[in-house]
Amino acid sequence: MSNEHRDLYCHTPFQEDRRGVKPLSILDSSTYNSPGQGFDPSPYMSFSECLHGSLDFNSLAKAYGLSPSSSEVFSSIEGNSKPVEARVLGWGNSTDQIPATPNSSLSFSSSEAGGDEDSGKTKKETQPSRPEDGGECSDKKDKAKKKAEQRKKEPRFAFMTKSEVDHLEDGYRWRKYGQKAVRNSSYPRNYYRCTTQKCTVKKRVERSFQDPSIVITTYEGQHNHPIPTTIRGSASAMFSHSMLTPAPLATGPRRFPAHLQGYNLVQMPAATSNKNLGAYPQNVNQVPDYGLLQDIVPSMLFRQEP
DNA sequence: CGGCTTTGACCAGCGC
DNA sequence: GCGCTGGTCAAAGCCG
Repeated sequence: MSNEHRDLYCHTPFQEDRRGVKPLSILDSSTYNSPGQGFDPSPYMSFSECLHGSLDFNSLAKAYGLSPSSSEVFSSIEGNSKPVEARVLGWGNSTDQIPATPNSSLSFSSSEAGGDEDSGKTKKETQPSRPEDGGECSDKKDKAKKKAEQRKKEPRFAFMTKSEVDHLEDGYRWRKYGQKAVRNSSYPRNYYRCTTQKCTVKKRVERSFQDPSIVITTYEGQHNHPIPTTIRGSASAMFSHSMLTPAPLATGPRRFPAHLQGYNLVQMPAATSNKNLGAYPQNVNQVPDYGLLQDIVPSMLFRQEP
């Protein structure tokens, strides 16, 4: 397959779908760059930009006529043999009070940032009361409480991705720290933590029990650091332009990706040397370019239409 | 040897 | 109070 990189842009030329959510069309950069396409880029933004800080969800929602509470962006993708859809799932019951956090990607905090998936389930960050803890127990409990409180405030957002690959490369380095069987699902949920020091971002990756081909990725927290510059493969290089951009401030128009050219210049490898990717079947024949996209945009749903 | 994954155990929140 | 479930820890093992 061609490893050409394609950036994706969102637009809203379609009618609302049956859920009342306006879909976004997402065209790849090759489409955009094709002469004579009559493609007006002005209302477009890149997927990457959406996800990595150039746009908060409020803006996204407003831009696409979503009600602030819809918490959902329903998208479709063109530019390949098969159209696909992307979906962004909001967390919490309302997004109309999303804090404008410049560095957040789709800053998508729920009302209490606790979300509804595990609302009220403020898990401990550490295990304060293990038998061997002895006298340090109370201290550790305090720490655990503090961390738990911090966790409550972490913004979270989830994406659904049509992918054969569970753990999608997104430019950051993740360390798996847990795996749990999920009720009502034969697929386990995997827990990852950003390996960068002092970065508390976590993500959960699980497969939809309804459609096992869909990977649900939930991000929690915000990276407080740029993308690692020495990560495996060249993913970071290609991400760097948009993802390192301390959005929405730095690089010009908010709605149109200033990093388009940069993206076009970068060739995306078929797969990074990432162990995780290597461990999974690279189903590039099925969704060749989406594999690329999924590397860029780890948490979009790419639902192939029948 | 460092970084990572695997995996069983532990803990807390929630519903009954 | 008890059981279930989700989230996390940490030891052991693997791998480059």
